[in-house]
Amino acid sequence: MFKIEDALKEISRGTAEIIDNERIKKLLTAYLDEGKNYYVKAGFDPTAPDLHFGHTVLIQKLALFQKYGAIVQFIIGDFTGMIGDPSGRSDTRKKLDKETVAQNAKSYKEQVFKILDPKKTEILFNSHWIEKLGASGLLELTTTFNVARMLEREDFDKRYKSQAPISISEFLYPLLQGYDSVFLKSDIELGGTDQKFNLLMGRTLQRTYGTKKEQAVIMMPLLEGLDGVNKMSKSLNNYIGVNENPNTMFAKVLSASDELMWRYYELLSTKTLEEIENLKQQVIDGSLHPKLAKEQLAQELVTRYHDENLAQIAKDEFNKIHKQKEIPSDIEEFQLQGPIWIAKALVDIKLEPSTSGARRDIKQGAVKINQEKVEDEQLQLTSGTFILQVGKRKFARVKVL
RNA sequence: GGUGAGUUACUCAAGCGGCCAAAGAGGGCAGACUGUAAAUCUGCUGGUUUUUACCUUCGAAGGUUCGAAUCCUUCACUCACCA
Repeated sequence: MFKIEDALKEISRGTAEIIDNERIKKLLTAYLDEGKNYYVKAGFDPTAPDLHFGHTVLIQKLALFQKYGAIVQFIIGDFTGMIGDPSGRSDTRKKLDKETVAQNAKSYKEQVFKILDPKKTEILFNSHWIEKLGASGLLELTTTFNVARMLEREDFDKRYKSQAPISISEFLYPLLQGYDSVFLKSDIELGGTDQKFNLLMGRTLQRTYGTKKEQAVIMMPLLEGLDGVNKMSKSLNNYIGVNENPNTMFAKVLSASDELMWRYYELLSTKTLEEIENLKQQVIDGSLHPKLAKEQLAQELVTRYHDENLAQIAKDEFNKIHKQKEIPSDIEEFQLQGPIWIAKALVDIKLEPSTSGARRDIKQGAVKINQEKVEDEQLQLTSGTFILQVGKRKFARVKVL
């Protein structure tokens, strides 16, 4: 078994804020003493999931709770998704049809069960209970709260003061999310720091509805993306997806700055804080090269989402390309009709967006054929097989006929 | 509905008749240096084998002019103030 103190410490790791630590302690004690399970809830968008490491910070925390007796209530917000979460940007969204939702749910499972234990996870759709509420139920829900308090919320407040529109349906979002907690009798809810208001709403509503529970709330920070500044997101293209192939994943982790590496260690690694501190100390006193520390992390993560073997291969491959400056073993192959101008060929195989761009890169010495820098901008490729390279990362094998 | 301001390249933002493919910053790409990065320095950043040239771009469509991102007209959208 485990010690409550240790469990609490592990739970609090990396969190931005915990509300009602006492409750968590009680739940853990009840599990330890009587084997009693409890419910930990987290909600997700119903749109097509493409999870990245930013999401996994939260999901890993859910997995941790499973280790300590929790049943995870994994909610797909197919109803609330229609409104659009006012946290951050807002645009009223269309309701996704049943088929799409089912498909997305399946995709969620594939990705999420790389971390979560399926036996201790319930996948739930909130339209199931919200649609049953009906008009009167909804009305009742709205009486539990008032506009003034809604407007206390920072983003509403900002928009109200600056006279930006707030749709009434947006007021419903936190209420409905809170109602999820009422219906499911959740004991703990996890979410990002941006979700604070919504998370606390669950607590409030549980009290109002007399569920005899007031969920504890745990907020996880938003993980920084590879640029080290903005939060990780797909649109900023600073993310590492859980579905990325091992080599890409490895390379992306390694491309994080040294500073960022420690943040990733804290939030993504399963190493204990002591172990991490140890590594850090070794890097500081010079006994461990920072690159090796980063490699360890990259290997751990690739192993988690693929396997150990592939992680080793990814590592070897990476070092092959970067350290020994060799050509990656698995590169795309193209066939072209020769003779062909080098710039044209680069465009044809999509290594360059335009011949102008290709010319520029050739002039700058960024283009190599069979590891040899191309000096002549007018170079024609005649028959044969060549390895073309632009910069450090882009490769292609070309067969000219 | 009225009045005023605006709409420029990936983003922000100068330009306000010719020297404008359009300043500057950010981002991106590349080179050097490294540990793969970060930091730093440098170059590039609409297209085209006529590359000190040509073609297309400054919200859209017309117009004035030898010449328009720049002036005029209409339209669309955004913002501010007033109703």
